[in-house]
Amino acid sequence: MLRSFYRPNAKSKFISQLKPCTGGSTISLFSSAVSVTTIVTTLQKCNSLFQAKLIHQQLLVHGLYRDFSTRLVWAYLALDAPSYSISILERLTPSSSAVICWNALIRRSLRLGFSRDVLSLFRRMLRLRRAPDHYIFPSVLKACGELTSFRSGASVHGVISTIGLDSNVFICNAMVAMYARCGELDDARKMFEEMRERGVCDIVSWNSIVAAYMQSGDAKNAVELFRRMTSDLEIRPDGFSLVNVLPACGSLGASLHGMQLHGFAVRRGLFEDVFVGNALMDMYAKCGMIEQANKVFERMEVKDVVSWNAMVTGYSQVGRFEEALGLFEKMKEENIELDVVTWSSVIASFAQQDRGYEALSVFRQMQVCGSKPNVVTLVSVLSGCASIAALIQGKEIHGFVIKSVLNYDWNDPGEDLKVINGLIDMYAKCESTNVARFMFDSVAPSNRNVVTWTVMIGGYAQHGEANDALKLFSEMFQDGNSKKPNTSTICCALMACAHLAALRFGKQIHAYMLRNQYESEMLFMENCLIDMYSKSGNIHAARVVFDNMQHKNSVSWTSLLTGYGMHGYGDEAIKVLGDMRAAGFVLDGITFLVLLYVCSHSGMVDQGIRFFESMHTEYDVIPGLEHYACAVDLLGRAGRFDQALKLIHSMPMEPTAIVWIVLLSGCRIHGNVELGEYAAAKLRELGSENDASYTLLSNMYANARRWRDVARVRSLMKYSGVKRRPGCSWVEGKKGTATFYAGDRSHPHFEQIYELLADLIQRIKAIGYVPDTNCALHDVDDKEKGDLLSEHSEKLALAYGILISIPGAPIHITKNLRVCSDCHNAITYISMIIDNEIILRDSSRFHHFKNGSCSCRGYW
DNA sequence: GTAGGGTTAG
Repeated sequence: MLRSFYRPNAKSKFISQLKPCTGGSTISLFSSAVSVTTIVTTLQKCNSLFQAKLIHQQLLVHGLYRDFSTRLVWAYLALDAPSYSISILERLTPSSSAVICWNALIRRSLRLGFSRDVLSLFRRMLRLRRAPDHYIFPSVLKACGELTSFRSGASVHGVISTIGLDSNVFICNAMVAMYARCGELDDARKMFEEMRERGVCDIVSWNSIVAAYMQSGDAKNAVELFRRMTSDLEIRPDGFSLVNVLPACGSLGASLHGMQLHGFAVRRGLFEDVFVGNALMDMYAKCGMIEQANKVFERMEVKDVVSWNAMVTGYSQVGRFEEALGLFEKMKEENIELDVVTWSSVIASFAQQDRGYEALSVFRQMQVCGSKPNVVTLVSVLSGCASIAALIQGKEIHGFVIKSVLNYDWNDPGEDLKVINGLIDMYAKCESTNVARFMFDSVAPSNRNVVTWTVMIGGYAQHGEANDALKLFSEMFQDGNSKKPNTSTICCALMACAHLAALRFGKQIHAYMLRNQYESEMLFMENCLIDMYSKSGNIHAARVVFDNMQHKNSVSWTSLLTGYGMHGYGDEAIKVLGDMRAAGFVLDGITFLVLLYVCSHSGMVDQGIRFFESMHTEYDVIPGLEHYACAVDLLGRAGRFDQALKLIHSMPMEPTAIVWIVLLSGCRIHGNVELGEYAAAKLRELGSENDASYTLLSNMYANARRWRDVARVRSLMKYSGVKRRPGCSWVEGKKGTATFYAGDRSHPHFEQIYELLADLIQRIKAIGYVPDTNCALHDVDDKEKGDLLSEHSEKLALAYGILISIPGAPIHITKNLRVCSDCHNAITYISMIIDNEIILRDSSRFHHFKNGSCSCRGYW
């Protein structure tokens, strides 16, 4: 180390050091005679730039500059004044000692991370025709690797060949590493194989090529090469080799091989190496053998902060968050110096559990401790904010990002893109899709990566802006963008399709998936497909996807169950439940929630209540608030209000708004005004009135023709500023979906639509349809009510659906709220006079209309 | 002057 070698003595006084000297080789300085040794020590000990310059000057004055110039270069370097060193070096005639100085300068820049300076110094050397020696190339190549500049690397390679140093093993090893860092794995491999042929291949070469494969994510080849290495008798794998190959075992889940390596490490005495211990822990953790990881951790005599971090993340990765956080606390107790990885891991761990506030609090602790957040920290804390939709805190982090960490360049975001993606995700998840979109648009298309697209599409999909999600998804494939969606992008797009019941679009995505080989991550996507098909009205396709799955998890089963429930196929669902249990899946809280939902939508009230009762007694699953709400819903829909009330009163927890809303909803269906008013009063007490509860109440009054109460609720709504969500229905056309509101005349073909609708109404009236004027929630005369009814959005959507439909093909209509009973009735009649099956999805379930009957059998 | 390869976080 230069610094320690030339450590300046702070107290030394320059003048007093220059003692006159007699005898030996003497020179005259400051009118005194001093020895060469004295000048050298003085230069070595000088501790300020001022002193160095003073000596510099004196040497010039006394004509001694030439003899001491390289000494001066070192002195300036030691004083951290490389520019002085360079200016001396540039004027110096080439010599071996001058080359050593250039090398020292270059190494200094590399050590400080100034890779560009390394290259410019090297080029300067070449320009000045100073021949570099073999010592310097590894440093220069390393700089090229750090800059991932393949071009510079290749040109340095050229220089090496010209000088004839391409058989130097150090240099060749550095070249392998450089090519690997630049992502040129083939070149690295070629280099390595050439070295083997020439027999200049040592353990470092092997380690480098294994590391190269690991860095490019090719664990299989890394392990394969390691095997070849061990079969070479002249090569003895060392600690580095293990540290290179262990992560490969981890990512391949090759625990057996990992355990063999553990044995190897112990036998060769490599276990003492803290790096090896850490890599072993990581391997075990990645293979899901967390207890083994812990054993290694406890047996390690020397632990560093990485060991602790690896254990914290190990626990976090297997979902044992409390243990992870416990270790974090222990680290603090034992005064272990926490690094940015520790903080980031803990923040990420909280974010994963949707514990955003705790993530934020750790982030603040981190700042108090003076640790500087990096990209990963920021991404983690932003995902914490996103997980709890904490917009204000998310904005704070945004402010922090702008203020103190990154000064991102929208035209060349580089690493910062991850933070920008995190910000887009946070804003989108906090329901600020406009801000998110603004940021998304600010990143030039060529600079966006697949995550940028995914978070934006996912943001739209999550907040019901499904049309925008699909529009953006389509844009991904347009010229100039052409980014290949990943698994999550596809899942987000499928979610949007499910929301819109956009069956055709969903099928296209399904076809795309099959064409583009996503085999490795099929499970998630297939689960999304089940959901998409069943929510788009094609439960049979959902079943086909399910039956063809190679691996299923509990989500697959519950998705299918939910699908059957939505379509009112209770019997099918019960069969599936039997298969699920036969396949060895244990019924948990979520399964029971789905079962209650299924029963409620299939009119299987007694069966549902039996499930509810048995979940605690037979399956040891304690019913939570949601289970109670579902059970109340089940009883309410069936009009069994006494039982519903009894259940509410028996709840071990305070009933929340959702319980009263489902009760109110049941009351609306069955016209139980008295109990409905009671539920509404409870909602008022909780301060949880919203558009849904007001609408239910006013509809209930309207059904009972209590117009004064309807007016009262409406004015109350107006007074409290709650806006009624307008009902709308949509049909998937060739280009996106066509959406209709009640009385909507905005569609370009509205005249045709109204004409067809009028004709349909007339024809069904002739076969017995009578408008149910109770459904017109306005106090007007019956004629007018009939007109209002005929303009309901679902009727308009149906008329349009008939206009664009292929004869015989099912017509899919979706409504954002519940379908009204008059529309239900009218559509039943219409299904008698057209050939197409009509599949209507409302906010509650599916209705399949065919030949004058509906699948829901009145349970809706 | 004495070079080259390594572990943890999203």
